[in-house]
Amino acid sequence: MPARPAGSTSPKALNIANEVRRRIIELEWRQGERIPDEADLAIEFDAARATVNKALQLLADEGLLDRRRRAGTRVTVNPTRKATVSISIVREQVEQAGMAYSYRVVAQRRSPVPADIGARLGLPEGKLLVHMRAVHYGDGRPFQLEDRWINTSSAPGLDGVDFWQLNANEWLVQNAPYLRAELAFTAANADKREARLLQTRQGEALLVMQRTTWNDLGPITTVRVACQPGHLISTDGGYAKSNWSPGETRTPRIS
Amino acid sequence: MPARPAGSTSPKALNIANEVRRRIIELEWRQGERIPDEADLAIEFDAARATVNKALQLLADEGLLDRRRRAGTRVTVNPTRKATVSISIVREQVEQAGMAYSYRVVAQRRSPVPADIGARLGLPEGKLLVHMRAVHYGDGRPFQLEDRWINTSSAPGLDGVDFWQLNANEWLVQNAPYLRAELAFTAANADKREARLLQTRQGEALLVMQRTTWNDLGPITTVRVACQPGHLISTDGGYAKSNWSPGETRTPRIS
DNA sequence: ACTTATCTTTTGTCTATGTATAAACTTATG
DNA sequence: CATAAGTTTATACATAGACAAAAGATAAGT
Repeated sequence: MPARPAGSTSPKALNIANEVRRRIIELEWRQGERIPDEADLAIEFDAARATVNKALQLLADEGLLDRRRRAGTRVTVNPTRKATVSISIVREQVEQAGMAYSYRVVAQRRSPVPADIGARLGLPEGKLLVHMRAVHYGDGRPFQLEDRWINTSSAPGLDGVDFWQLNANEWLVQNAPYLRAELAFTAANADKREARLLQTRQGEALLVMQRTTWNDLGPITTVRVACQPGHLISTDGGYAKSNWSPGETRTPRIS
Repeated sequence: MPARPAGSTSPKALNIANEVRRRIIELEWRQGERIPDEADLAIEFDAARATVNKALQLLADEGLLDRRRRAGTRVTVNPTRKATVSISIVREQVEQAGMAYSYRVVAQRRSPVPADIGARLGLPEGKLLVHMRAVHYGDGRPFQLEDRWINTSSAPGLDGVDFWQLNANEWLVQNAPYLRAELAFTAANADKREARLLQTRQGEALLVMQRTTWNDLGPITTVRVACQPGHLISTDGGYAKSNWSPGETRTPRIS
């Protein structure tokens, strides 16, 4: 690449960030080393300090820089890099893969919450929650299995909703935005019921996603999603704020 | 300083972001609705437009707002929320869980790259790469299994390195920062060898992580990490830029 | 009616500057 | 000598003002 440093168009802060990143990648600035302060960089790049600040913040968010007041900015020693997974509603995932989406509720009833789920939600065991199980299909083939507990007291206006008809996930997304979420991945062997619903063999390894959301009223819902065997969840490429690769709109790949 | 404006001290932009978020959560501003423009909000919150801009950008990054020039800012219809996973080096994970870390290389040799791995790296099949397999232990019990291919042409200074002794992951992290990374999760049944190395039963469901990194010279390494059964990878709580929960330093939980 | 040029609104980005704050450094003091 | 208090300094955060760019709205021309 011929002279990339200064020249090019595109936001100045990003250019600066890219150049600094390059210097780190190419070990011009090594791990733990202190880099010039904002004022100096501002002079070097012929920019305002605020612009340099923005660029460095970006890199700090990426985990590449450590910045502390007075101490200066230094290259992170063991960069704990962050990857982001985009969680969209299932229907979108399926349709993005060019398949026809459908959805079937397997069971739904009010039921006292078991201990483990209660603990996850921070609710006393035995509280009455809505418990439902459903299957999401793509082109008629099972795609995901959903086992969900819903706390009606945190989702006002939910009592009138019939989840036999409506997609719980979508209803919640549209009507009960959350304030905090926890998400965990794990793997589990398909039990007999899961195998049947996913039309696979018992014991097959399934990627499992556990998601719990809260709003200011308390826990809203916790859901355990088991994906069809072989399912892949991939993270968004490169960096958090990608300097836009051309036509690349990223979504979890479905395989 | 006398009266700190409104409720809490702490960065003004964050306060604004929180307030806007609250209004969305409590459905004061509903999905698809257009919210006041930056100038108006600046007046309402008695802040500069740049500050409001920062706050709204934050929420847009969270996926809660859609912003377009001239069209204004509106609440995202089906928020695709982003969760971030922090990828730290294995040793840190193990030690953070209070276990003693150890590491054993099972195999290492130069070997022609098979088709699938080559495709992942964007390299022609048959190119000679370093292939190694290793096990990471916590308190002597197998923790993770690593199957790695390293492209020496993208990691200068690597030829002299002896991975029988050194931890490949750490060497790479410290000496070959990457420019782009891809990460994917999936689940797989333990095969015979994996079961033996992880001291578990064949067929057990394992959480598998595939990671590939590039720098400006090309692909650096691709690695397939199989976690011990039951392993949980959890995302960082709440929002990307957390408005500092008190004493909560988050790290992937190990179970 | 349809296309095209122009206006206008709203966000994106940058500059220049100032205040606030945390941490490292210095110095005074018990 | 350790510790408490003050000083310095680099970053964090905020502000006001400016211009650019995108895109909706509108007017004009064919």
